[in-house]
Amino acid sequence: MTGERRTGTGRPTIRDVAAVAGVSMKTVSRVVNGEPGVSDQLTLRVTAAIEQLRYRHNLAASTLRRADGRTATVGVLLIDIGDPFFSSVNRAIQHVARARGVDVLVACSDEDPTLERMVIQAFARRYVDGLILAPTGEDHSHLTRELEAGVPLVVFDRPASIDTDAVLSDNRVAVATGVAHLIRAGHRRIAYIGGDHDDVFPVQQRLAGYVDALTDAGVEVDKRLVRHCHTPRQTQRALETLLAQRDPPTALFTCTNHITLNVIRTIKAMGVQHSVAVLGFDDFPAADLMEPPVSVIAQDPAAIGERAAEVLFRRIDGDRSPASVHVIPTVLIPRGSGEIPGPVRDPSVAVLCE
Amino acid sequence: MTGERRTGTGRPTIRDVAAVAGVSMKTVSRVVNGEPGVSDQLTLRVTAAIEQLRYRHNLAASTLRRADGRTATVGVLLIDIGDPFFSSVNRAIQHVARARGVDVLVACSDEDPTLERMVIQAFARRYVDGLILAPTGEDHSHLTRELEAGVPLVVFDRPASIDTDAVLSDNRVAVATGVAHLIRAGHRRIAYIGGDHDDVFPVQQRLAGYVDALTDAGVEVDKRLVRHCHTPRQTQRALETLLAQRDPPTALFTCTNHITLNVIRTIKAMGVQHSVAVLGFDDFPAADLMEPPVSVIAQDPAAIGERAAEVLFRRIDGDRSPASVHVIPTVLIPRGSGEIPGPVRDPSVAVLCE
DNA sequence: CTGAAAGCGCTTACAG
DNA sequence: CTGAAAGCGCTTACAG
Repeated sequence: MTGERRTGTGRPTIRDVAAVAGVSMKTVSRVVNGEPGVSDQLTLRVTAAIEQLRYRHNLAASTLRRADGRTATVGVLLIDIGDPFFSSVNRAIQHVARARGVDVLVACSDEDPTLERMVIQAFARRYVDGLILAPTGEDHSHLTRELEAGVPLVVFDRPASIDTDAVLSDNRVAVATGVAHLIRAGHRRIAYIGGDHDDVFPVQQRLAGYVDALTDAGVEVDKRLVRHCHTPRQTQRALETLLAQRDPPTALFTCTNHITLNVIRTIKAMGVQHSVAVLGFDDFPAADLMEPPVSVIAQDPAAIGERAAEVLFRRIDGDRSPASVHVIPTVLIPRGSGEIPGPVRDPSVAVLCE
Repeated sequence: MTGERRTGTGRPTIRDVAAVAGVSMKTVSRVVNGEPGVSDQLTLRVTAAIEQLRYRHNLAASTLRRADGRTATVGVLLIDIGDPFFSSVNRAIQHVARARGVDVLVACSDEDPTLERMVIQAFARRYVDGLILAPTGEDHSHLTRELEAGVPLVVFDRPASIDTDAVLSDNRVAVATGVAHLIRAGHRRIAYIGGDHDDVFPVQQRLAGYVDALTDAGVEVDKRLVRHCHTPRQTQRALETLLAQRDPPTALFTCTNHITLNVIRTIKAMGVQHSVAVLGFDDFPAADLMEPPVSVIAQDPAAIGERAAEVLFRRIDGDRSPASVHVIPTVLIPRGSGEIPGPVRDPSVAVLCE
């Protein structure tokens, strides 16, 4: 029964605090925002009133009136928040944002361009200070609107069809290096096992890197060795067909985390896990515990997320330099499965491949 | 050069749109909010002006003035966004929220109560419509303020020390069931391998479940078999000590995902992976690909996230029923490592254990 | 050091 | 079907 006035939603406002403390709204505002130049006495009275009323500063109202209009919010749009790659990127972004006192809106597009557009619009209505996203689909022109509206935008995992900052792994070179590693181990018949979304840029690049490595080594690209499997059963049938043919692959490059597991599951069931080499794209927690341990090409999602956030905040802080592409290094981790030797023992190839 | 007025941040407002369309602000508001009762002619003019000016509706300003004060935002606070358990929970929440057109602020506390408090305050300043969090620490009284302010709150993974909705797994029963499974397989010397944060509620419950199962079966609890290992090296030393002692454990219960992997790594290095039984808490993607495949007690993070979101939105929609605890079932997945037989072949125990 | 008035972009409550 | 005025909770720009 302190007699304070409660407006709108019933929550106490600066006006209520001012009334209880017996000061002006401006003074309360000064205290709340930590502005200097309020006497200790008034500060105490205001603080007490805030505590008494359980006053909560309304950031939205503050932002609305402020000159800079900053919301201290950024939007992050991932493809799939449950995927270890994206959740690691997300974690890194979170840490950079938290250190700046910026809150993060997170959403996933599930590889759906329509959903992406809806989320971007939702973020735009919230006037986020910036956006980090893994773009989906071909046409990203709707993102131009954000840029024109002055909202900094950083894409990762995939480049966008617009002129903006990008943080990427060089999938093509990474895979070419990996496949060259298999060739050096004596393999010539190397299968490429892809899966869903083989039309997205990074995955296309992986196929290109596979072709690059074979071409560089003078190995013919056999299209029958390039397969796309969308289910465990398809993977099983594909591998059974491949390994039963008269000139079977002796090594398998698996295009994603998910496919790597499916392939290993299948070749274990077939009992050939120690005779067929496997090199997977993207690392996973238990890769070293497989039999044999799984060699992979690993991206660095923590570095990708950190860089993306750094670039974004630099833009938010006023950086107006031209958009740039940041390539985050990948690393080939030899653990055993990728070092199973192939049939060829030709030192000249070793020279060809470096 | 359409002569529109640009206020504040330089972005077009409803006033600008109204001026260009030659209507009142209220009419623009009606069109933007899809309210009925605007003639087709005016709707067209307004739509054209919106398009021309690239007008973007300001949700914060709208919320500020609206009677209900809803922000269409919820806050989600996880322990670690990179952990597969939490990222699966998060994904499920995201999907439920997206279907309602609600945006999600995500943050992680990293098991730090101070950080938790900071994040909750940040969310509160944004006037989120509700909160879902995995609480950290002992004292959650600061959350009472949110409840008193009318902000619905759902905790998961761990109960909170306040009266609010909770979505939990029954860790104690789950582990007791799992350890009973080991006992039934003939084990009596069963080690409990814990790790970091063994003081948090769900982990304490796992130890309690372990003790329950042994006690129920009339097996003495040997404290030397209960170990906490914080690093791979500690895990290695602990297991070497345990397995070298005169009455070594024949089965290992591993308390978390992370520890399961460390333990498997160690026993593989020791070459005893086929003679020592292992049962892990929480499933992981490649568990079936280990040698032997790893038996686990699996939580259902998707169901946990979905339920938490459903409960939250029910509260947001006005549900005022007493707070309730939702227990999401766990499942024991026997894959091999947990079915390695122990030395005892006493059918009476099978009776004792069910 | 302190405060009264105006206004951020929007919706309410009302009148026509 | 349409609009003019007031006000959501806050900060700005100014005056004292």
